[in-house]
Amino acid sequence: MARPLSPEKREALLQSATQVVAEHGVLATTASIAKRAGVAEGTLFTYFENKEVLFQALYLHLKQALADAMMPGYPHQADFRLRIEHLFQSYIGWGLSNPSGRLAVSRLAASGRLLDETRAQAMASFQDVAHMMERAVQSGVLVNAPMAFLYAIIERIADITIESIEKEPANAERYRQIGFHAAWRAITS
Amino acid sequence: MARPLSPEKREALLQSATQVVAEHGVLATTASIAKRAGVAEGTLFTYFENKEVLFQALYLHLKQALADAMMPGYPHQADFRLRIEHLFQSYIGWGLSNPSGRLAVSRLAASGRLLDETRAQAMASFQDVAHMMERAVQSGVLVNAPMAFLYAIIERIADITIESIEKEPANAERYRQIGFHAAWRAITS
Amino acid sequence: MARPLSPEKREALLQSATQVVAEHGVLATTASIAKRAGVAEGTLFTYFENKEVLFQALYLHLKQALADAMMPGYPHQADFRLRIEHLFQSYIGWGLSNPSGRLAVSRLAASGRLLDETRAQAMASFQDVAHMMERAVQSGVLVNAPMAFLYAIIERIADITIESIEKEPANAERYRQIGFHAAWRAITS
Amino acid sequence: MARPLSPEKREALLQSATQVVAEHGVLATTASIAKRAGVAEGTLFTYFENKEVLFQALYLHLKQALADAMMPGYPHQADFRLRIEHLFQSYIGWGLSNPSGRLAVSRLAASGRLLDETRAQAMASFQDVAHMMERAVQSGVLVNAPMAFLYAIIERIADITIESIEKEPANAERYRQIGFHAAWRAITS
DNA sequence: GATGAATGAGCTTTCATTCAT
DNA sequence: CATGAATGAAAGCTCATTCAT
Repeated sequence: MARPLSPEKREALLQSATQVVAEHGVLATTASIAKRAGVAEGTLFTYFENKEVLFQALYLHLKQALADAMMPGYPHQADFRLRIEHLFQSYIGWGLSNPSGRLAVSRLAASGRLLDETRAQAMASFQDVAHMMERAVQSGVLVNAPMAFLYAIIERIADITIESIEKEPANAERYRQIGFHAAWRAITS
Repeated sequence: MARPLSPEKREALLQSATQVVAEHGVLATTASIAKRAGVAEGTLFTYFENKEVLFQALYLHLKQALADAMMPGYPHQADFRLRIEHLFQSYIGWGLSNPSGRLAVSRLAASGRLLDETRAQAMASFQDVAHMMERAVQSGVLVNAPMAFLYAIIERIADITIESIEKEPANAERYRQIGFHAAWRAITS
Repeated sequence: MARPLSPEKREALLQSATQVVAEHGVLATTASIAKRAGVAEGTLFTYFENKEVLFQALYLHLKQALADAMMPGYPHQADFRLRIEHLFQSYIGWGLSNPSGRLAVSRLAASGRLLDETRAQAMASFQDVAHMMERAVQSGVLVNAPMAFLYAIIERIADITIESIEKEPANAERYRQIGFHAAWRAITS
Repeated sequence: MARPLSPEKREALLQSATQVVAEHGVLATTASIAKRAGVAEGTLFTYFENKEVLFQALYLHLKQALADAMMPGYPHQADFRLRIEHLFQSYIGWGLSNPSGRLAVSRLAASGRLLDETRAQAMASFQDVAHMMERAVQSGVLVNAPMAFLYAIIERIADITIESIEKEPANAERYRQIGFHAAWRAITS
């Protein structure tokens, strides 16, 4: 093999895409993504067949990174509240330390250019979370509602919390508290 | 921009833009918006200086329509819970009967092409709601948090509720109940 | 109507395309065709949906021009030989006075980018010629072979004749004679 | 260009190019030619300096193959008619058994990318044929016309014959007969 | 004011060619 | 020498905007 596809270059393209999509949404140009990644315009297309494929890959990449960020320190033995709080606070932490990533995800999610299949694939990264919450519902701790519904509530309240903290970093701790409080009460009865 | 002769044409353009933006987001073309409105491509620009201005106007238009939809039947004398439930359920109602409008709003909101000024102007339509909620916070009924935070929670839970109902129309009533239950618990302590 | 599509502009584009395709074949760029026609690059696409459509239109346009060139002076009452000679010599005349047109046609015909449908449409312009030749076959003057076969022979020998004259203009008259002689003998028995 | 190590690879590239050029003309990509030949994209350029050189080489290669196909069984002692018929029928035979080769030649010949020098070189393969025909002209058997003219007529009528047979294989024998009849009469007086 | 042809900057993508491996 | 990733100059085409009619 002449020169193998470089994982670093692929990574650089995804990182660049994260920044540029965070800034310009789906109006981000492939040229600017390539440029920011430090590769030639054509190179982007040896890593991603076309812009659409790049967007799907970017979404999956970011969602996976988010899922990964929620694992360290997960209290497998703790009660449901602590476990869910861990997920909530990790989500906040990831969002705060990856503002572009979070923004890019939300731009893509609302762009109308994400394939349903991509959304479905992204879900897979949160399999374990879903199972835990199912058990929590069965045990009566969480309100009896579809998993997707409960998860969406946590996610959106976490998003609101992140956005609030980004506007008033000084009140980060307080927002994390009322954010989780709101989320927890919303999903319990 | 001269004073537009025809309010009907302006309205037609906004309605058309709603559909097309719901479908294609900010990638909607001015040509397709004009066509669907039944006017010439150039005509769009006598009503909206350029695409950016059109998008801002569309967002304001839709947010205003939403605010208007929340007024009829508003129980000025009822307790905070009933008043907020009225707002919540009206929001759901508007969203269900205006899927394109709701989608267009969310596409625009996450597109990165909405001016901060536009968002601020849109807020103005919800002045009364905000005042009511401020009083509710002062009275201790709502949790002590910034208005924007509380309002965002209601809004997003309402959005989740609408999306759930759109997927399972048969369970509309149940989703409206657990949706409001979640929202109410989230903003109270 | 604002500004009607201009037949002159369409004509200019086809003439320009004739030159550029004669020179570069299907590698002719839309940009160079537009430029030579004196219109903006984008304008080409308001007259021809895309490059493929332009090529089909160009082929039809040139074949029609050729057919038209064969009509003036056609001796309806003369015998078959004179009638066919008129066609042959008119073909030669058109080819000599439109070298680019003839070249463009041959480039397109051999390019692999002409649709069968386009070829079929072009045939229609030669309907009358075909009928006359059919009668000539029935009358026993021409050799009993398919029309397409006989017509192709005339055409190709005419092409060879034109090419020979283009190389040696001084011997034009002689080539016209031996060219027709060859063609006539080829299709008679 | 260094001396190629592998004649097989060069041959594979030419065969591949024949297929791909037959299909796509000069729009054939070097990548697709290399792929079909089973070699890497870059390898093509160690055998042919660039695309233009490849096309010239391909044309020469195919014309040589055609010339070679006309030699076996050539009746050196027979009269001119039989000798020319042998050439004509061999040409037909080669064309029918090498449809891609014939098509590729015609695509290249009409593409505008063949160098005059290349055409001249290709002629060299038909030196013997040319000499024979010159003698035939001198002897008065063939019409007194330039060699190139006479040869072109034979070639084009043979092409027409091949194309006719490709459309109606059932009438192959008949087309071969009327084809040669036409060609012979065209070049004699 | 309404129309839609005209414009050309800009976009995505292709592809001949180079060159690190 | 073989490989195929890397390159970047085009190419075809789109589309917001202008402006002649």
